[in-house]
Amino acid sequence: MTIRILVAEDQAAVRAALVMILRAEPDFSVVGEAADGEQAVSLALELRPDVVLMDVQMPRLDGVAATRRITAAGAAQVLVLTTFDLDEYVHGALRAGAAGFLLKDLEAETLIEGIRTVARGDGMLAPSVTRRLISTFARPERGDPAGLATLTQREREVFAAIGAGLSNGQIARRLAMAEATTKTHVSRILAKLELRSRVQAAILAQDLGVVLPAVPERPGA
Amino acid sequence: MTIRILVAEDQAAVRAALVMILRAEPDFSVVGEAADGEQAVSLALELRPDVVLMDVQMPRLDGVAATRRITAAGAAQVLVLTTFDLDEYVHGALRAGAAGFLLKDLEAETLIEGIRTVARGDGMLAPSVTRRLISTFARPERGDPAGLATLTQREREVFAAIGAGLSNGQIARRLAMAEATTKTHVSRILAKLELRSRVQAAILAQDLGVVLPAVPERPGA
DNA sequence: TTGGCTGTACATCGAAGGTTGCAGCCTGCG
DNA sequence: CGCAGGCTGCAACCTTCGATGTACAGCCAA
Repeated sequence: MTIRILVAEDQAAVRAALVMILRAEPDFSVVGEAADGEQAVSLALELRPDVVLMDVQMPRLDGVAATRRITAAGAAQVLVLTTFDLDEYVHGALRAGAAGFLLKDLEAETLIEGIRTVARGDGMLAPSVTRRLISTFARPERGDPAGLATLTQREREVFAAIGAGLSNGQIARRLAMAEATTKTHVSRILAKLELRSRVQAAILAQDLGVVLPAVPERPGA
Repeated sequence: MTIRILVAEDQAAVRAALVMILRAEPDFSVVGEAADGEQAVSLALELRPDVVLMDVQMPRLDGVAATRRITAAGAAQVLVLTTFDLDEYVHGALRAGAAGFLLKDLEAETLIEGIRTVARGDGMLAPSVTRRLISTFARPERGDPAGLATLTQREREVFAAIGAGLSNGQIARRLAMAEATTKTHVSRILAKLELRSRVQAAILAQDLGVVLPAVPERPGA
């Protein structure tokens, strides 16, 4: 079961080096080489390789855009390769559907492992990228950013309802209270959290993941 | 420069196997072993190892909670190890501050590489976990969920301002128009996106990542 | 018991938000 | 040209929101 690879890299010397590394593996087959993004896309669609090794910086069409087109077509797994460990590149590439993101300072062994990994359908990231991705992921820590802890249970319920986009009237019906009471709670919530409108409260609730489960109102009730 | 390691794993046989693998590396030093979460935390705080190898399922205090305490104290890098590749474990561990997450079906070599990686301060994830994490990260793809495309340029600006939590008055000043005009735009936006209040618009803008850059108002202007 | 404190509840009123109608302004087209 | 259609702009009017004052029940300590 050989792994068919397309190498997209504009610098001929680097491209040659990559191809050489890959050709050394008996079960790898470099089926094509592209010197720019446009070429990478058309070759990927034509050859349907298992993996596209994609440089970020390339003429005509950059690697991120090329990645987007290739993954949108489901043509191949894309392993992005770059010299610079910039968040912008990483985020762009991953959002574009890349299966992996490696830096060019890697060992040949790591590259080979990466190819195998993405060919399997798994993900492969450079360690430094992994750490930052974890941090990004971990950020939405469901907790009480100082203020939330000061809310009473009832206030928290109202807060969640605001986060769901409900009006005071809807909240009142949902939580079985008068609209006037809802307003009191909203007012207290805004004061405690130092916000100036329910819109800001809703945004905060979104950030915190505090949202009332969507239960459509019963028109008859 | 030896790497000091604490192994936290309740099953004695597994723990012994892990320790054996680690001791085979000349620059690794297993400085302690814990059979439950409580012990892991106290040993980590006492010994200050470079890396804690942490099992998820453990008596008294589970691995995720133990990880949270250890990382909160900044006592060590934690590399979480588990048999089951469950999202719940992964998310929990990463939110708890783990630097890595590996599955027990790994090769000894991978474990060793993982230890070195997290000891450096980088991140290490099992390939299948990496792929899912990338997907999670990529989800907030900036696109136009049907409705956004129907907004005019000006309306999009107002929409972004709503997403930032601004009032009509603030939006009017920021975008240089009369408040009455802002209201018109808001009204059109709500109609086009089939929303019933600016709160819902703000929530949608959050989801879409459409938010006006935060530029505090100039009081003098 | 009395008093203080907190959480919940309601009514009133000024402020902000949202709807509607309309007027310039472009661009494209008969 | 004359006109239609879309974008942007404004004002008048009604609705919803939010601040404020007040009330009352539960709880704990003096």
